[in-house]
Amino acid sequence: MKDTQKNYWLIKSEPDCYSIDDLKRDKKTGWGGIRNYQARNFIRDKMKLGDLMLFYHSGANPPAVAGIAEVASTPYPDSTALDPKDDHYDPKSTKENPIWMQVDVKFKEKLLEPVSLNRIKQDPALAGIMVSQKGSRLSVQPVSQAHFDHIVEISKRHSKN
DNA sequence: GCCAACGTTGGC
DNA sequence: GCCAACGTTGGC
Repeated sequence: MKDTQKNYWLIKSEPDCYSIDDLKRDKKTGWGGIRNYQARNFIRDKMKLGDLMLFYHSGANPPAVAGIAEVASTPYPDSTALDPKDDHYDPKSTKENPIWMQVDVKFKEKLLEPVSLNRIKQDPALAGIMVSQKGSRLSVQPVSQAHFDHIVEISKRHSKN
Protein backbone atom coordinates (compact mmCIF):
# COMPACT_ATOMS: atom_id res chain seq x y z
CA MET A 1 0.00 0.00 0.00
CA LYS A 2 2.68 2.45 1.05
CA ASP A 3 4.54 1.80 -2.17
CA THR A 4 1.67 2.81 -4.36
CA GLN A 5 1.16 6.08 -2.59
CA LYS A 6 2.24 9.14 -4.51
CA ASN A 7 5.06 11.34 -3.33
CA TYR A 8 5.15 15.05 -3.96
CA TRP A 9 8.15 17.15 -4.92
CA LEU A 10 9.37 20.59 -5.72
CA ILE A 11 12.02 20.87 -8.40
CA LYS A 12 13.90 24.06 -9.16
CA SER A 13 15.08 25.38 -12.45
CA GLU A 14 16.28 28.74 -13.62
CA PRO A 15 13.84 29.71 -16.35
CA ASP A 16 16.69 31.17 -18.40
CA CYS A 17 18.11 27.70 -18.41
CA TYR A 18 14.97 25.58 -18.62
CA SER A 19 11.48 26.92 -17.94
CA ILE A 20 8.01 25.45 -17.62
CA ASP A 21 7.42 26.69 -21.17
CA ASP A 22 10.39 24.66 -22.36
CA LEU A 23 8.92 21.62 -20.66
CA LYS A 24 5.53 22.33 -22.20
CA ARG A 25 7.18 22.43 -25.61
CA ASP A 26 9.27 19.30 -25.02
CA LYS A 27 6.44 17.48 -23.20
CA LYS A 28 9.07 15.31 -21.51
CA THR A 29 12.72 15.71 -20.60
CA GLY A 30 15.48 13.94 -18.70
CA TRP A 31 16.01 15.76 -15.42
CA GLY A 32 19.78 15.39 -15.41
CA GLY A 33 22.64 17.42 -14.01
CA ILE A 34 21.67 17.20 -10.34
CA ARG A 35 24.97 17.25 -8.42
CA ASN A 36 23.94 17.17 -4.82
CA TYR A 37 23.88 13.98 -2.78
CA GLN A 38 20.75 14.79 -0.83
CA ALA A 39 18.86 15.54 -4.02
CA ARG A 40 20.35 12.43 -5.63
CA ASN A 41 19.12 10.29 -2.75
CA PHE A 42 15.59 11.61 -3.12
CA ILE A 43 15.67 10.85 -6.82
CA ARG A 44 17.26 7.44 -6.42
CA ASP A 45 15.39 6.20 -3.35
CA LYS A 46 12.07 7.97 -3.23
CA MET A 47 10.88 9.07 -6.64
CA LYS A 48 8.25 6.94 -8.27
CA LEU A 49 6.43 6.91 -11.56
CA GLY A 50 3.47 9.23 -11.35
CA ASP A 51 4.79 11.36 -8.49
CA LEU A 52 3.76 14.97 -8.92
CA MET A 53 6.17 17.89 -8.87
CA LEU A 54 5.86 21.60 -8.41
CA PHE A 55 8.03 23.22 -11.07
CA TYR A 56 9.74 26.15 -9.40
CA HIS A 57 11.44 29.02 -11.20
CA SER A 58 14.49 30.07 -9.21
CA GLY A 59 16.34 33.26 -9.97
CA ALA A 60 13.20 34.60 -11.63
CA ASN A 61 11.26 37.82 -11.10
CA PRO A 62 9.74 36.88 -8.79
CA PRO A 63 10.87 33.38 -7.91
CA ALA A 64 7.71 31.27 -8.08
CA VAL A 65 6.08 27.92 -8.59
CA ALA A 66 5.22 28.05 -12.26
CA GLY A 67 3.70 24.70 -13.07
CA ILE A 68 3.15 21.05 -12.38
CA ALA A 69 5.14 18.14 -13.72
CA GLU A 70 5.06 14.41 -13.27
CA VAL A 71 7.75 11.79 -12.79
CA ALA A 72 7.71 9.83 -16.03
CA SER A 73 10.36 7.16 -15.46
CA THR A 74 12.03 5.18 -12.77
CA PRO A 75 15.43 6.53 -11.69
CA TYR A 76 18.30 5.77 -14.05
CA PRO A 77 21.97 6.82 -14.27
CA ASP A 78 22.54 10.42 -15.29
CA SER A 79 24.21 10.21 -18.68
CA THR A 80 25.45 13.81 -18.56
CA ALA A 81 27.84 12.74 -15.78
CA LEU A 82 29.46 10.20 -18.13
CA ASP A 83 29.96 12.47 -21.10
CA PRO A 84 33.33 14.30 -20.97
CA LYS A 85 31.98 16.96 -23.30
CA ASP A 86 29.00 17.73 -21.11
CA ASP A 87 29.00 20.65 -18.68
CA HIS A 88 27.89 18.31 -15.93
CA TYR A 89 30.57 15.72 -16.62
CA ASP A 90 31.84 14.06 -13.45
CA PRO A 91 34.95 11.89 -13.89
CA LYS A 92 34.19 10.11 -10.62
CA SER A 93 31.04 8.64 -12.13
CA THR A 94 31.44 5.58 -14.36
CA LYS A 95 29.10 3.34 -16.30
CA GLU A 96 29.84 0.52 -13.88
CA ASN A 97 29.40 2.74 -10.85
CA PRO A 98 27.21 5.69 -11.69
CA ILE A 99 27.08 8.28 -8.92
CA TRP A 100 24.33 10.50 -10.22
CA MET A 101 20.78 9.60 -11.07
CA GLN A 102 17.94 11.22 -12.92
CA VAL A 103 14.32 10.64 -13.83
CA ASP A 104 12.29 11.72 -16.80
CA VAL A 105 9.94 14.60 -16.11
CA LYS A 106 6.69 15.05 -18.00
CA PHE A 107 4.78 18.28 -18.49
CA LYS A 108 1.47 18.33 -16.68
CA GLU A 109 0.30 21.91 -16.57
CA LYS A 110 1.40 25.49 -16.42
CA LEU A 111 -0.16 27.45 -13.60
CA LEU A 112 -2.27 30.31 -14.93
CA GLU A 113 -1.08 32.33 -11.98
CA PRO A 114 2.43 31.56 -10.69
CA VAL A 115 2.63 31.29 -6.91
CA SER A 116 5.50 33.49 -5.80
CA LEU A 117 7.94 32.63 -3.07
CA ASN A 118 6.76 35.72 -1.25
CA ARG A 119 3.19 34.48 -1.20
CA ILE A 120 4.35 31.05 -0.07
CA LYS A 121 6.24 32.63 2.81
CA GLN A 122 3.24 34.66 3.93
CA ASP A 123 0.75 31.82 3.94
CA PRO A 124 0.34 30.22 7.38
CA ALA A 125 -0.93 27.04 5.75
CA LEU A 126 2.47 26.64 4.12
CA ALA A 127 4.51 27.16 7.25
CA GLY A 128 7.53 24.90 7.35
CA ILE A 129 7.67 24.25 3.62
CA MET A 130 11.26 23.69 2.67
CA VAL A 131 11.50 26.16 -0.18
CA SER A 132 10.70 29.12 2.05
CA GLN A 133 13.45 28.32 4.50
CA LYS A 134 16.36 30.67 4.34
CA GLY A 135 19.36 29.16 2.63
CA SER A 136 17.49 26.17 1.29
CA ARG A 137 19.41 25.49 -1.87
CA LEU A 138 18.24 21.95 -2.42
CA SER A 139 17.08 21.69 -6.02
CA VAL A 140 14.90 18.64 -5.39
CA GLN A 141 12.73 18.84 -2.31
CA PRO A 142 9.98 16.67 -0.89
CA VAL A 143 6.69 18.49 -0.34
CA SER A 144 3.70 17.28 1.66
CA GLN A 145 0.52 16.57 -0.25
CA ALA A 146 -1.24 19.23 1.81
CA HIS A 147 1.31 21.86 0.82
CA PHE A 148 1.26 20.71 -2.77
CA ASP A 149 -2.51 20.93 -2.98
CA HIS A 150 -2.57 24.26 -1.22
CA ILE A 151 -0.17 25.87 -3.65
CA VAL A 152 -2.19 24.63 -6.60
CA GLU A 153 -5.32 25.93 -4.86
CA ILE A 154 -3.80 29.38 -4.39
CA SER A 155 -3.05 29.54 -8.08
CA LYS A 156 -6.53 28.42 -9.12
CA ARG A 157 -8.22 30.77 -6.70
CA HIS A 158 -6.18 33.71 -7.80
CA SER A 159 -6.53 33.13 -11.51
CA LYS A 160 -10.32 33.00 -11.26
CA ASN A 161 -10.60 36.70 -10.39
C1' DG B 1 26.07 42.67 -8.45
C1' DC B 2 26.11 41.53 -3.54
C1' DC B 3 26.29 38.37 -0.12
C1' DA B 4 24.55 34.75 3.11
C1' DA B 5 24.14 30.00 3.42
C1' DC B 6 25.59 25.80 2.19
C1' DG B 7 28.39 21.81 0.23
C1' DT B 8 32.84 20.12 -1.07
C1' DT B 9 37.76 19.78 -1.08
C1' DG B 10 42.20 19.18 0.66
C1' DG B 11 46.06 20.22 3.84
C1' DC B 12 47.39 19.01 8.18
C1' DG C 1 38.65 14.23 11.71
C1' DC C 2 39.10 19.24 11.88
C1' DC C 3 38.61 23.38 9.49
C1' DA C 4 39.88 27.01 6.20
C1' DA C 5 39.40 27.97 1.50
C1' DC C 6 36.76 27.79 -2.27
C1' DG C 7 32.76 27.20 -5.39
C1' DT C 8 27.80 27.39 -6.00
C1' DT C 9 23.06 28.58 -5.20
C1' DG C 10 19.63 31.81 -5.18
C1' DG C 11 17.10 35.71 -2.93
C1' DC C 12 17.33 40.42 -2.91
